Amino acid sequence: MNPNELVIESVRESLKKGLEELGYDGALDIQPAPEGAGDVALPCFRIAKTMKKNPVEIAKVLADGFVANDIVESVSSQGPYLNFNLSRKAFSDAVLSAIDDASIFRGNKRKEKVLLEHTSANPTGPLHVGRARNPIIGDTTARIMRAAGYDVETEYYVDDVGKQAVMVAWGVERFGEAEERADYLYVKHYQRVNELMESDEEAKESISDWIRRYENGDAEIREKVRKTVNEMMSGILMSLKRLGIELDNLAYESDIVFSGKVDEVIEGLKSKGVLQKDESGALYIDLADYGVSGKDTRFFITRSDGTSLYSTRDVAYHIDKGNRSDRMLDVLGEDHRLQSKAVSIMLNMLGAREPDVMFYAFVGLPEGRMSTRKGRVVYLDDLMDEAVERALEEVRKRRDDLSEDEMREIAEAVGVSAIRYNIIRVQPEKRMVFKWEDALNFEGESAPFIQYSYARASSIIRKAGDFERVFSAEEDGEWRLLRKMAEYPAVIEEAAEKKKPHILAAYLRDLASMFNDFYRDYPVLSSEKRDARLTLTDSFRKVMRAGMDALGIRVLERM
RNA sequence: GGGCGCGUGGCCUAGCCUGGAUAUGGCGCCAGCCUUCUAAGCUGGAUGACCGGGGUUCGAAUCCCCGCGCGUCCGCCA
Repeated sequence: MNPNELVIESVRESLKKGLEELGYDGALDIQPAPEGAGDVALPCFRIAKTMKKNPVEIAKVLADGFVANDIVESVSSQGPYLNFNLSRKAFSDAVLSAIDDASIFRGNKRKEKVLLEHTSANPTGPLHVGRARNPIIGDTTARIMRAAGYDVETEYYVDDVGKQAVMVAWGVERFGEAEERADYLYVKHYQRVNELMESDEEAKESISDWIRRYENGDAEIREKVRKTVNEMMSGILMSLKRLGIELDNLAYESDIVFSGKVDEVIEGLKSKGVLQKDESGALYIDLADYGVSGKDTRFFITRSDGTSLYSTRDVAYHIDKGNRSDRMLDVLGEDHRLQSKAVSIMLNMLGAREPDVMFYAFVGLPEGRMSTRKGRVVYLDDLMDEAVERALEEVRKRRDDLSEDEMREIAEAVGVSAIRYNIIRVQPEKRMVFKWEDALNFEGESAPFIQYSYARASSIIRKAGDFERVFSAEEDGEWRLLRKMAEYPAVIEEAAEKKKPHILAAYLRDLASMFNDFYRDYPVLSSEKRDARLTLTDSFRKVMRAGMDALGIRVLERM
């Protein structure tokens, strides 16, 4: 039993008499009590509502029947609230043993396999900051769900079908191959090819020919496109790796198309009798029948020549993903909301499972939305370089005792983590405006703030040598820190269930802050309670490390 | 025109699902704290916010309705 469950059960136990008297056996929403009012609180509004009684009276009845136990020492009713004091000794023991045997970190064992798709940016150029939210949200969510006990597999859906990919491949043939980081060279090819399409009839004809051949399954063209796409992908994956993000699978859209699965989807939809045909023979469904409205609610699933469209292929892809997992989770930009809805409608028609979707708003620049075409863009690699360089300056200022290599390593970890934290701390639906000074801020609510508290704790432990593991959180500051640590499993659980990674970001910030207070108020090494405080400090490190891993923030022993 | 998302101090942000104890945290500003474990930290101060209007309720940032603003989508592109 994790510490939170222990508290809830102990409170329930202590109120047994009153609860029986009221005839209530529903959930008890225990929450932290406000400063000075006790340790945990039970607001009685919910019980009052179900029991149709006055919450103040409920609190009174429950308080009257209170019986203390190992964990819960005393209660006081304040109007509609019950405030409990916990036994610091007993609760400390419970928390520390849960940390020592790692049960606090295990999460609930789940059987479900989750297939989480994220990033899936078109391989036409390097990742830019406008898209960076996707991999960071996706990877962090995957980490959190794993920490909560899910079996998670991550996947990048590579859009290698259609004009764009062929245009890049054509550009490579015409303008040359890349030695390394193909994404940076080929994005220029892509831009040049776009221009040629406007100005050069011959080029346009040649490209159209490639596209036709590609769609007809011409082996030579397909191979060229696949090779180009893979070179682009290796650049993109390199950027992601630097952020600490590695995908388990790449799924190619072309594989779905050429496997015939898309045709099955089209046939399936036809047989449901939901498709309509426009003047030229293209098939569509009318989303108006499914509660969608707009200028034009026709949603096309094939062209007039019978070939498939992106969303149709996405349906086939989701059916495939559904066969490989128990749950699907997609991370998509808010521009995909309607698309995604249409895909779900179609999956539903075909009797297939629908994905859960996390949508995020774009990261824009003060002057507007990022656009590769307009050259209004900040590349993720440039942001990482800048962040790491800034971090290096900061390390140099503070540490003259470290080697150049050590300083660079710290700077890398700080810079990259700062970017992740800066993005993940905000709710995904909220629009973000990219500002260098915010993205590179290493103070206050930031990754270095969290990393720093951990490094301070590590520094103490390093100096301590051996110590005996004994503990009881007697002082207020020790107790506050311990109770914050005890919240860890509940935070992971909530962040995973609600798919809200920013909950964990806020928690780690609070936990770090709590440790900073402890660090200020309670000397560890020189204390007569040295062993007890070392035990607390080391336990904090364990919780922090687990949390940082789950958030994708690099752990530093010194900085 | 319609759908969807968002709107909280000068700026950023939590809380909204599940209504309830003085609305979270940060940035910025001012004044302090390194002869004790790392000052990327900490303390104090000033300013001062739930987009507007109705409604439901004993009670609304939270639920409902009507507006307003911003974003996004409504392609036989991906």
